[in-house]
Amino acid sequence: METASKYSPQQIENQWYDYWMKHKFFASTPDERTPYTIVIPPPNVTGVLHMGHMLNNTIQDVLIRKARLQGFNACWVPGTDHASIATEAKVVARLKEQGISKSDLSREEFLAHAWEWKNEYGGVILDQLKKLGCSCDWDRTAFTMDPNLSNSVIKVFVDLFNKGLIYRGNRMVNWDPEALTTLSDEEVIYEEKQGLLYYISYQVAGSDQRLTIATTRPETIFGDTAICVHPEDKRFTHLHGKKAIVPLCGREIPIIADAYVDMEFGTGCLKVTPAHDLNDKALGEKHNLEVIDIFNPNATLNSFGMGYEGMDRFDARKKVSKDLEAQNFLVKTEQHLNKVGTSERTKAVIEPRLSDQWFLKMETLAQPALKAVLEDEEIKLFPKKFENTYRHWMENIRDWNISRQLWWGQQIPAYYFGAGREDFVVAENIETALTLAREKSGNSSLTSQDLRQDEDALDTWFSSWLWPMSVFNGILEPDNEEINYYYPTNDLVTGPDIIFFWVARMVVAGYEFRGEKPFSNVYFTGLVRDAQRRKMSKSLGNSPDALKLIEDYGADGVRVGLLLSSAAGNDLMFDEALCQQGKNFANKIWNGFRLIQSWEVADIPQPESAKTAIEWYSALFNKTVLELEDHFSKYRISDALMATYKLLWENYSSWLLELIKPQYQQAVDRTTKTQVIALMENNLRILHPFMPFLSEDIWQQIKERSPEEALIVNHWPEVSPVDQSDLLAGFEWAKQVVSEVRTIRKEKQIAQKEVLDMFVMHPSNPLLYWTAGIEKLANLTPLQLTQSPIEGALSFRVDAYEYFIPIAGAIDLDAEIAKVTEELAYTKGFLTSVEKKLSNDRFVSNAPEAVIALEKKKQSDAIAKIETLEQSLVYLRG
RNA sequence: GGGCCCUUAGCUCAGCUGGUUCAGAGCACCUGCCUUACAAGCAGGGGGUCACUGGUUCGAACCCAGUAGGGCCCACCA
Repeated sequence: METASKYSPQQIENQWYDYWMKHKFFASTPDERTPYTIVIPPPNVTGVLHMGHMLNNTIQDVLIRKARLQGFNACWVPGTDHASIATEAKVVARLKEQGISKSDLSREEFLAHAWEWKNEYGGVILDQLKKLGCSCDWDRTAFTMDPNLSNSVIKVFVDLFNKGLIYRGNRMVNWDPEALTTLSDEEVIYEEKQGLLYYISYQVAGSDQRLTIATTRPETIFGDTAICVHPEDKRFTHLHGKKAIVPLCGREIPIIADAYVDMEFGTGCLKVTPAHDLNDKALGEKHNLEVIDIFNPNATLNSFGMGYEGMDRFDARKKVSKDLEAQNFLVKTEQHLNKVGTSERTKAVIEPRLSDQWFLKMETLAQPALKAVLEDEEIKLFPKKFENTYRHWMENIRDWNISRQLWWGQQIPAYYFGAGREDFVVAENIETALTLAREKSGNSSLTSQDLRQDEDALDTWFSSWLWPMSVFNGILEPDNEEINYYYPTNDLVTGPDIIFFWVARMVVAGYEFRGEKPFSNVYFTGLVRDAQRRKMSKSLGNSPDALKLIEDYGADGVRVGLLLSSAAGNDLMFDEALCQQGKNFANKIWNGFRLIQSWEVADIPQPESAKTAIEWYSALFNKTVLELEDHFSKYRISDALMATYKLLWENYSSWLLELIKPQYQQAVDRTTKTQVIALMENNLRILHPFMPFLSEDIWQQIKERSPEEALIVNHWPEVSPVDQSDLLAGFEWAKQVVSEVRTIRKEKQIAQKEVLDMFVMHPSNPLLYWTAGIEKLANLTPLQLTQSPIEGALSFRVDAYEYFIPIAGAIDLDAEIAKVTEELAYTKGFLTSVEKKLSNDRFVSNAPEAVIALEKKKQSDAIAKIETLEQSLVYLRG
């Protein structure tokens, strides 16, 4: 059957993915083998595949496929994350399109819409991962709001509450006025923004005196409840204990003194707005100030904003500033650069807001997690530099705000039974809650109707921090077979941007709920950027369509393209040209197979050149597999791929196949064909993690295979422990000889098909290696020995060997002399430097023996070469 | 403001404990080839003051100090 000369991935990829699925090769169940487990970083259920996912999941698939070949029970658990803020925002937007407002719906109605949305659109991303070739155990696909996973979250909440680690507090939180929810500190991004610093004059009550404060937020004057000065600031001593009148609203507020104020900044007078600034809140508590919250949840002014009620905070700022100016309260404005917190999800400017929230105490929980990474090396981070980041966060950890003012997520299992601040209980279900509430209130006539569950949902990360356990139901049934078998997982592959959100918290949860790490290694990928180093983003439109890329270059091509330049932790400059390189590589392998497949076999003896070539390649393959192991053990996936790439392209295709190729239209001997197919099969084994489709396809074309014999479940090549470095070095030397002949052909414009004679001369020990191969590749008549230089011949040298190719009229004597003279001068200089080193006592006494031996070898080689060159020169000069 | 990291060829990066024969790779580039596996290819070639300045050492891309430039993380200065 004719095989196409171009590899076309499109039809092949779907075919093999279906085949693997049909035979359940991705599925894993506990057995006697050692497990190798990866849990996917669950993408947002609303997500679509982008380049970051492609990179991340390609790496996971490489690891899982390699582990599978190595005989581990490989289990890659896929799934999605309910992503409360992002998903709720999408559902709200969709309802809005339908003319429905969230506020018109009950919680149940809204959740019904959300589930409908999830079932319709959610998980598209998982189907996209299949196109990439990801060999996840799809039967295990989990969702962070699946019943078991949600119940795990509730159980953990109750458990932590009962341990006294969860508390409810009125705290200044990061409020997202767009999403109408709280954000954790980690979800706030500070951006430098050029703004104005407003100088506003306040009248001192009962006098003509005035004082001037500087603020970036004039609209918050309605919430002012004090003016603060530094107690040692001489300029303002006379104001201590007096009152000031807030412009526009005319309220009197105390003037207090506190060392918190920076005398250098602004005017040295600070307006204090306890409801809208974290520091002001602290000041307020210290000085017993009134707290006036002037905003509605959507950051419009409320009734405290008087005439500005209903106005957005930024509009109010302009209006207030204008009005202050009109009434001569505004002294001046100055340009001022300040950092503004914005929401990671909605980009809205965060409003510090006081509210009741649930918090998890982190300090003691963090201790085992810190120790596991930094002291015990139970968990290793790749690259290691992230350990510093991890340590810094863990050592300065703050309590985690785990409540969100959203419906989509696990509802906080706190039940209120009265109006008092402490009138609540926490329980896994309402029945237990009722019992507890009756006890706590002393009122045995309470019914479930009297209980009101907290409206808020838990932070999404409060469910995903359990992911490596909850996907195996290890929280609800801590002793089940699956969790005992698969946990702790092996590798986690994720981005450094979620080291705090997710990685660190999973470690915390692992030790707290299971007394064991969640994974052994964490591999941080870099960010995918475009060729101009810009972050890929939807708004820039510089992110290529992932599925289109797969269509154009094949999944294998894209995988190779992504991996080629992604050293761990380094950002990846994505360039489509890399996918083209991947596609070209696939085609190269394809044609390499096409060649051997086309050979007719005959019962003829194996040529010497083929025999030695196969021995050499086997040795090189062996060595490469060892290198691959080393790269993989350090998570240098890119280097592992490059080693495979060079082995297959440069050595297998360009050297081995050329050496064993039969003459045109002639048959190959049986031994060679059998051996090269075995070598090809080995190639496919190491290629498979990177290019699963192509490798499986060729594997199956080599011969008919039963499903159990599929490449995906075959085995990793075994490595011989025999040292074959002499064999490899010998071949490298032969390659040099061949290259030199090719260079001469090119310089002298001698066609490859023209057969040449060649002589070899060595001053002492003319041993000939690899002659058959050299003769074949350089297209030579049998190599001849000579004791003295050949007249009128072109020459070149490799080590102490000198080669002569007699070509009538081709030689330019002066040029030859110049060439040899130059080579001689260089070699002499080199020898001098080596000898200088060797005659240096301090070098000889300090350097390790191996280094000295090496220098001695350099010395003797150089001496031999100089001898050859000098002899040659004498001859050339006649 | 605090902490961490980086600077090696046109580009993207290796370079491990300081020690091979002018410092490596891939891509790009230049030259010659439509040679019967592959032009998505073959063969050959050019290209680097290892950011800069000093120091330690028999020996420095690598260790130390400083300088310049770039990046990341953390932090409540109105």
